[in-house]
Amino acid sequence: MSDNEREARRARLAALREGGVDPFPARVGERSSIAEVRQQHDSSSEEALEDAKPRVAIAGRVKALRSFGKLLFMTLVDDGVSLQVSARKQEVSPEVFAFAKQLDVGDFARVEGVVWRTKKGELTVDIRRVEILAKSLRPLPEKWHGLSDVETRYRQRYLDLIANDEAREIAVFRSRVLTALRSFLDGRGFLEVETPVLQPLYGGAAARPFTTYHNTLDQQLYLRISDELYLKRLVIGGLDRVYEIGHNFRNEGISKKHNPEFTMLECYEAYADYRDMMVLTEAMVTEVAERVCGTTKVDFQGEKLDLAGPWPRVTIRDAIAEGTGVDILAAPDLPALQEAVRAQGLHPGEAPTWAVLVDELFSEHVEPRLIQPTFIMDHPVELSPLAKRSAEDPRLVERFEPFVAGMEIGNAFSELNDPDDQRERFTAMETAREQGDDEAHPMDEDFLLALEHGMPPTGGLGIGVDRLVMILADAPNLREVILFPALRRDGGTG
RNA sequence: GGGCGCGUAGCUCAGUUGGCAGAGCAGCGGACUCUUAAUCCGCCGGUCGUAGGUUCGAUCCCUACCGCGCUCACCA
Repeated sequence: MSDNEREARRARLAALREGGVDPFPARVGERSSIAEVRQQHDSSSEEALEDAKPRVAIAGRVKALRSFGKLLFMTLVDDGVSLQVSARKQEVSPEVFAFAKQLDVGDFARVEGVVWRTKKGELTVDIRRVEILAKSLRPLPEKWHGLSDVETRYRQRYLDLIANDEAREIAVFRSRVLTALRSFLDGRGFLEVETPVLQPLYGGAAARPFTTYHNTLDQQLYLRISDELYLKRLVIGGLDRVYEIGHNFRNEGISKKHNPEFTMLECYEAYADYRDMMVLTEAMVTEVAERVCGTTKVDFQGEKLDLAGPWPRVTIRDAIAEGTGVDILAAPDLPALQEAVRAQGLHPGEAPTWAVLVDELFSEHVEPRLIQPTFIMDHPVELSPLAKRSAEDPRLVERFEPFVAGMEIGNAFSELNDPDDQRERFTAMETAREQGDDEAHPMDEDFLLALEHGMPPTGGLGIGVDRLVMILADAPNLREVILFPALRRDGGTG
């Protein structure tokens, strides 16, 4: 594809080299950040600058160029902060002026000059010396309309970051959320750990894994679908409070709430139970929101949310009863539950088991309504193979999921530490697997071995970090808070 | 995976009831010492997502494919 702009840039690159200028020098001379220069001079008056003629050196990317015959202005951006630069023919040698003039939008340059204010009052550095730091060979997205093609924004996120302030703000915001999460947990004595991404056996969630292969070990490996079983091994080993923030990989569909690799925060606290983890969840979300948003009252896609705890705690039984009129515990097997659903004028669908039907009732009739933060608790044991059985009702487990804005943002339980019960759960999962549930949890003898050595009563919590960021950033889509969201391999021109 | 929609210049978008494809920005040349979407004059720039088909003629109609979006399914 012929592109006369690229040719022009190539020509200027060649001209630089012919003139003995390295267009990609390894080192940058002394400089201040543009933010520093702004901080120092933003409030200086025209007259004060005229008297002091402060000399500064800055470096950045040329974002815009406005050229006149014997005068040119450019906007330089350095770490998201911009500053105008001028070159005036009367102030510099013809060579320096010509050098400034041949810079392209997108180039990186270092400029030494004198700080002044234009007639319009704009803080400006008037060039005395200028050097190129890196040549840009392709045009940047258009300056006024910017870059809006979502596919390009995701595939070439660097262009999005350059062209769209909001993309940059979200990236920074996300980093601040992660910092706040770590700070919260560190402050409570949690130890950040790292566990394997490549696992000989996956587990800790109901999901299909990605499969890979290690040549030297001659062994199939899985990309983890959760950190859970390894973090529990650490608790067994006496690391009483641990957390990990890392990617999980689930071989599933992509949607505005799902990315095949996503960031999960998991934390485990010995001697705690799921109610303690509820308190922890409320405190964590509250503190993070206050730190990154300055408030717990946030707008999310037109909904006003208040993230401050305490959050309502509703059993899944009560939630479904309220949403559908069906009492799941009064209909203890599949036929009874189907009948109860029909009695409410609803379609029971084709759920293969009682527990799956419960899950479907919840997903369809309750979940979308959970806008304000809510804990849904006490799930059926069949849906929760790693959670401790409820003392009051052996059909249920001590588990909760926090919901915000109709989205599940986490999952937590009193961890199952009875190795015999755990073995039975795995066996039940094996049966489900044999009956075609390819997301059922596999038997994990190695984990059982660990459990048999004794695990303290422990509370565990997982938080979907991407979704949390999405809510705090008021982003409409998970892809907006993931810098490089999963996309199909580019088929061509796009 | 199903349904619907989209894909035209580097970017943002028009457009053709089927008849040589347009604008703004960017780029190139020229004018210009206060612009910040600079302005003015001139110019360059396209396999109209890809491959077939229908047709005298396809960017437009048809089919398949590729990619993206929305949505349903799936998905803690």
